[in-house]
Amino acid sequence: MGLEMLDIMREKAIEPDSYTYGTLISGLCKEGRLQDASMMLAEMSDRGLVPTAVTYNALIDGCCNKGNLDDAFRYRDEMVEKGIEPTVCTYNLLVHALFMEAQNEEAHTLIREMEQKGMVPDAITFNILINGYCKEGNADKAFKMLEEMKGKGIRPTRVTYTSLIYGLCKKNRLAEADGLFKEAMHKGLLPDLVMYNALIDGHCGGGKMERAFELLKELERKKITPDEVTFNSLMRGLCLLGKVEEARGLIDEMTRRGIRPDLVSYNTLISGYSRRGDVKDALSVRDLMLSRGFNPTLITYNALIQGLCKNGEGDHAEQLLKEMVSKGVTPDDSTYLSLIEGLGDGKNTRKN
DNA sequence: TTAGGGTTAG
Repeated sequence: MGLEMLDIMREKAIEPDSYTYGTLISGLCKEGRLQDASMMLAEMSDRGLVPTAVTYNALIDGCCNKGNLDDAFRYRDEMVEKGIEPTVCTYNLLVHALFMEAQNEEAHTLIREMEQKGMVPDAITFNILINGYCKEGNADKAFKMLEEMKGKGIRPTRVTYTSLIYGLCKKNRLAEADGLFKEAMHKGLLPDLVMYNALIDGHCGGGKMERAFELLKELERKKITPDEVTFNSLMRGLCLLGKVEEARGLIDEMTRRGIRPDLVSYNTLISGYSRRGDVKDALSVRDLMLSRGFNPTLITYNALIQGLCKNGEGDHAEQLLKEMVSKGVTPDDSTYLSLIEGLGDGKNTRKN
């Protein structure tokens, strides 16, 4: 769309300015068309137009979203070379991307670089850091950052609370998570679906299904519509308790409500059955997912192979290994670990 | 009418 606009401008001999280019580049980045965005950046440079930090940030964001951190950092270097100072947003994008790729050390290094430059972190910087700490299982450090954030006069947002709730849940500190949820509401932050999902998932992971379903009712009372993430968590919780049939029933419940079960839904069920040793049922869900247009993934195959190996059906597991490879799904360590255990001597004599 | 943060499957 944007590119046609540029052609029209050219025909009418209207010279696009830096802002126009920036808008177009940003749009292309959002669509994931980084090659086109890069060409447009070159074109604007040829015309003697200087991109702004915002334009570079859009490009960096686009690269990060594709998991291409090398290019993201290249753009950062390029802007520095051109004398365009990276902004807090630039750092936020890069730090966030590093955490997403589990490159936590590098993320923390970048934060230090930011501090050394005298840049002032904002609420989003803190949220990224807090979430990073929560993801690495360091809830206490996350709460230290919360204090630091408050000390700098930056108000925690709903996102801050969601990350902290998630971090506490990850550590099975469910009562504290509930307390924090109340605290957020008390501070006038209205909970949204993501916040509820984080809390529900926590309770599901801890086997507290009664509380999880209570939260489902609560969010519906507030006219919030649950989504596939909500139901996938509930299904996982039930599966962990061995209640896989009940979990499977939620697939119908979702459909009834107009929520489309996704890949995660099916993989959750397959794992549930496999964990219980019911590989036949697991395979039936595999067929179901296929019939609904979802291709089995590495997670699907790993669950099935693990289930088969546990049942001593190593031959069938090997068959699935061949199948996954032929379908272009690359096995990983856990695939082979299952197979080694399953094919060993068939008696599982290994002790931990 | 240019840019950034939170939730689900082994």
